[in-house]
Order: sequence, then structure tokens, then C-alpha cells
Amino acid sequence: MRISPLIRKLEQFTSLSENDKLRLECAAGEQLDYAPKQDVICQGDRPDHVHLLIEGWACRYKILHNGNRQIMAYLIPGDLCDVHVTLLDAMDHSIGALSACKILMFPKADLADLMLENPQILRALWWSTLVDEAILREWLVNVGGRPSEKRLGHLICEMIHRAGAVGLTTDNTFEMPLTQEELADTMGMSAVHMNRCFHTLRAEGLISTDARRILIHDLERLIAFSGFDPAYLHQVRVVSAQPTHTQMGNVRNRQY
Amino acid sequence: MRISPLIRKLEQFTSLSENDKLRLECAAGEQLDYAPKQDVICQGDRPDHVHLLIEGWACRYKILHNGNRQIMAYLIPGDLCDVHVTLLDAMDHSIGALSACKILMFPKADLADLMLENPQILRALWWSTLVDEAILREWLVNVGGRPSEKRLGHLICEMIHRAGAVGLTTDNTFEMPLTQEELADTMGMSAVHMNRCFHTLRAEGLISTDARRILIHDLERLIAFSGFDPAYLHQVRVVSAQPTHTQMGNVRNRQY
DNA sequence: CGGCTCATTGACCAACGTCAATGCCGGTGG
DNA sequence: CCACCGGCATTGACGTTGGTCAATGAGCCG
Repeated sequence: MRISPLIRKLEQFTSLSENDKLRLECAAGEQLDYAPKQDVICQGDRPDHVHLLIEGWACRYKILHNGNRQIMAYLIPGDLCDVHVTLLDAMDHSIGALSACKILMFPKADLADLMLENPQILRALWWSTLVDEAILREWLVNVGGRPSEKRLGHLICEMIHRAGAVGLTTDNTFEMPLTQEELADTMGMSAVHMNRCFHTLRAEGLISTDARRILIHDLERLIAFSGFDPAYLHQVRVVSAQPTHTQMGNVRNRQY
Repeated sequence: MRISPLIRKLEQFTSLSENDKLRLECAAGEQLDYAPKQDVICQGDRPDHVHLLIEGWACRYKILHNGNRQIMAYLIPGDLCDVHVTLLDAMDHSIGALSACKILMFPKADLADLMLENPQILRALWWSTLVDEAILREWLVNVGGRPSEKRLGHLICEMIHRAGAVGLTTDNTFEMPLTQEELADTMGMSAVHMNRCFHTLRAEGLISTDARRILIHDLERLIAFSGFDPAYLHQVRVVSAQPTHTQMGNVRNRQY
């Protein structure tokens, strides 16, 4: 099914009946491709579709008055870009593709109807926005309270957990298709300093990088170094970062 | 009704029938008082009630490994502390009273039932969590991307808008019962530097402070200075910061 | 009056930003 | 095949923002 990454994500929280899954799949409309750096949705838009990312990485961002860009979230396969639009008026931020992305569009009205008649799906989608919110809180903690190297370490810990939960890790390696400048814009620091942070983490023997692939040498040590605690991800049925079979035998779309 | 502040808040988004309001009021249980600095909910708790703040200010916060406190949200009358618990497992952060607070408890199960049988209330509560999330995004932008004086200015702009929406402002004045240290913990800076920021805003003639009361001399100029745009608050039916009657004649609980 | 909390200020220091130069690598056109 | 270019990573030198420490004062309360 095209919506497998979403199902896999929602099933971290609840189980969905075959019927629920089919209804969701049927609500899906057109599928679109986006190139890196292309905008998926712009601030101020009132999209009439809800967008589901099924391949690639994207981000939420805002441009400040001084021209700075602040990235506020990373979206990976299974993440919904804008459940907001079922309830809020206009987008208060933009969504941009970070790598090549495939996006599936759900007509807003159909999804709203589906949620109204199927409380289980509604709860699952609400749950996903609550987890997004928890992640956002942790990002605020990260930017507000941690020194720069731990900030980077913490983000890497988060992303390997999230990527693992949708089957995008092998051993302790995963693709993180981000430039250092994009990471810098995420953590409120300069690209130059971001580079110095990578230097430190490599010098400490915590990670290696190869193009956009990140290898974590000792996840336990990186977690301790960064003060990471995965509780905020609310992965009720956890999928570890180690290579593993996703429970329920749902192993489609493993690409790396 | 004891839940008036909540009703007033939700009616920014949707109108509720008299029946809806009564059902909500009836779902409310015990009311508790908290002293300043007292914890309402601790990280790791699995509360069996949803907490509604009806008087005073509270905050969401986490304590980091290095002992730093990061405040991630301010809660004012009408805000729900933990709708999360209807769906998530355990609290991933704590809630603390900033001033003397009155809190109304809704048994989790009753509220869950009410939402299940009344989609209008469910939508309204979901909307409120989506707005919380939008505010959180803007806080991340604030901490990540703005220089310290604008950070403070921006927060003041936000809080006078939010306080205005629940009738807690008179002219351009409002109570902000926060110490400079608490503000510093909110914006990821030191208390000393927070003080320097206040100094600057006063020197610029933008604000005056008197105990914990803030007077804004020229809101337009403060907004321009801080790069503030209220769109993210999603106040669909806006209540201005000027003295005004809340629409629908709902003017209870104006205390200041 | 004494003790507390909080605001305020100055002196000094560390973290991080800015600027600029260099190198690497993949793509592209001749 | 090679020269050139653009995007990105890397590094050093230097400047600025904001942190730390410590002292002082103002207001409140028993």
C-alpha cells in the first residue's frame, strides 16, 4: 500500500483494523514528486489536501525578518505535513523538501469525513500531532539549554530513533540528507560552528560521516554524551535502532 | 460557570451549543489551589485527570542534566495542562505554578467519553493542542533565531495578545507574574542578560515595568521592533489587546 | 531589625558568529 | 580527457554576544 509508512508509524500507537487501513488507503489521492529545496507548502497557503511524506526528507521552516531561516521540524517517511489544515485556517509556516521526496495527497474533506465516522483513525492522527508537539518541545530544550556539541549529538540520537521506527536504519548507520547549513539553521547556530561541532564529535570517536550517511560508533556513549532520553518520542511499541524486523511483519519500503 | 475561561478560549475557534458547554461543565470535578513554585504535574506522571488552569499562570518545563531548567510554555487561564494524557502514556515534562493558581480537574475517562460522543468538543480540544503547537514553533524560532532583546519583545507581544484574548489586559497593561530568572529560563539565556534586555527595552521607550505589571507604550512599535506577527496564534475571532468587550458578551472573570 | 527574594550593575571571560581563504567533488561543456 | 564551475566542507583569525561572578540595593515580611 502507498500509505505503508503512515500505517507503520500509527501502529506504534494503536492497532488499526484491516478495514481502517483500507479506508485510509482509499482516501489517498494523487502522488507528487518534489526536488530538493523545492517548497511543498508555503506559509499562508490554505491547502485543500493533507500531505503525507512517503519517501525522502522534508522540513518545516520559517524565514525571519533578518533573512535567517529557522527549521522547526524534520519530516521523514510516514510523517504528515499538515494535519493542521483540517482545523486551522492558514499555514503559519512553510514545508520544504530537503531531499527528493514523494508525497501523497489526501483531499482534506475526505479525510475529515473519515475521521468523523472513524474515531480510531482520528485518535491515531491526533496522537501523531501530539508526538510532533513533544518533539518540538525537546527541540526547544535542545536549542535553549544545551551547548552546541550536545545539541548536535542529541539531534542525531533523535533521528536515528525516528528513522529506525520506520525501518530506515541498518546497524547504527542511516542517511541524513542534510547539509551542515541546514543543520545549523535547525539549531540556531552558524554553519561554521556546526562544522566545528562535527569535528568535535568525530574527534571524540562518537560518529563518522560519509557524504550524508552517519555512522554511530557507540550509541550508548553518544546518548550519555548528549543527555538523550527517548521517552519524549512516545514510541509505545518501540523499534530499536538495531537492525530488526518491524513488528507485525511490516517490512516494506526498507530502502537502505 | 467554572469553565468559563476554557469556553472563552474555545470560542475563538468554534461556537459551542449550550448543551456542549453544560456537558463540559458537568465533566469537571474537583478544584485545587496551588502556590507559586509548586508542581502541578511531574515528568513521568500518568495523571488520571486532565487539568484546566482557571486562574493564575503556570508553565511547562524540563530540568536538564546540567541542572538548567527550560520552560517550554506559559499557561494562562483557559489553557489545558495535559490533554496529552487522553492519548499518550506518561508526561514527558512537568507543569509548575508560576503564581498562585486555581486548577479544575476533569476525570480522564469522563472527558474521553465526552469527546467520543461529541465530535464538536473533540475538534475544539484538538484545535487547542494545534494552537499550542504553533506557539511552540514560534518559541523555537524565537530562541533559535532572534537576538536577545527582540526575543523578550516578541514574548511580551505574544503574551499581551493571549492575555487579551481571555480578558486579562486593560489598555496596554497586563500582569506577567514572572521573575526575570523565569523569563531567562524560557528564552535560553542567563538572568543577568535578561535584566540587560529589560534595560534596553525601557531605554528604547518601548515598555515600562512596575512590579510584575508590564506597560507597553507603543504596541505598534514594539511589534515592529520584535518582528512579531500574530498569525501563528490562530485567533480566528480576534480579541484585540485594546480594552474591549469579548464577543458573545462573555465578560466574566475579568480580574484586572 | 534581620533575613529573604529579586532586580541591577560592573568587570571579566567563553562561546559562538563573521569573514575569508582553501580544498574537495561531482557535473558539464568543449 | 580536461578545464571550469558551483555547492559544500573545512580551517584560521578576529569580533561580538551573552555567560559568570560578585557586589549592591530595593522591597517585603516576620
